Amino acid sequence: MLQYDSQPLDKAFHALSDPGRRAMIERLSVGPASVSELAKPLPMTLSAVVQHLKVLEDAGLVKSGKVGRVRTCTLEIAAMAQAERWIADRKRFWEQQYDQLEAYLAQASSTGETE
Amino acid sequence: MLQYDSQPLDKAFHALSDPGRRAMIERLSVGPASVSELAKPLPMTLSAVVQHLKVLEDAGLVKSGKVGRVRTCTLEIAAMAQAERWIADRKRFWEQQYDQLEAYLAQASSTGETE
DNA sequence: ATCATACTGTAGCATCCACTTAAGTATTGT
DNA sequence: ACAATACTTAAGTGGATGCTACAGTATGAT
Repeated sequence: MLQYDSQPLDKAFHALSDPGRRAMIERLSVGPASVSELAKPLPMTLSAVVQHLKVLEDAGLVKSGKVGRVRTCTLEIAAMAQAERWIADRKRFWEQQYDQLEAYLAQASSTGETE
Repeated sequence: MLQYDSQPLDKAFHALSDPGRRAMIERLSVGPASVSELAKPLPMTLSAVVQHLKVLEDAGLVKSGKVGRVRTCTLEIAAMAQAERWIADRKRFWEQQYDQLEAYLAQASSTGETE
């Protein structure tokens, strides 16, 4: 690696690469939740969930705040959108390339070269 | 982890979390390239690049084939699109939630409760 | 035949990751 | 006051990752 991975996309994609963390995000995408609510369906200790939460927060994908003894977490769509955009941008390039091929083929056949 | 990460999204997002691998994909999104072409701009050995390429292929993001001594790599948009869709789906849920809040506020003010 | 090119494969190593256990702190309920 | 709840923090472990160095193999050029 380049040994300097503080770029947002590195962290975002890394955070999304874990099924447990994706499950947490799926839960949060339908509304805010406490840490224990996030933990309930997951086959791991609360401790592990808190660590995953840290990864998500560090990636900017989730924000949280504490009221009393309960920490409430919410999705941060902005970071999600940034990751989505990187992929969409690649797709755009790829499709452009595909269009160029089609344009070439169309032009080639209309100019009529069978030989 | 759940210790069973063969799911496609795990691999795709993991593959995308490395800047070197993203650089390779950025290069491939504008057209096919050989292994050494992919390696040229990257500050690492060819060996390392080949290993990154394996990760990308294992995630289904890239396909490659060899002609003579040259291996030519191409982007596989399908796996990219799948990753993009997972994010887009979460965003959709989040926006729906947001819309519900707006609808509630609109309804609340039109029914006229100042108390 | 010889040499360069374009990979390929393996071993080794330092670091990171996803957990767990265990011990703690701060709130809330009775 | 005492117990239960909701986290929080630290230490440790086994396995994965990202890299390099080095030793190949197969193909193309002269």
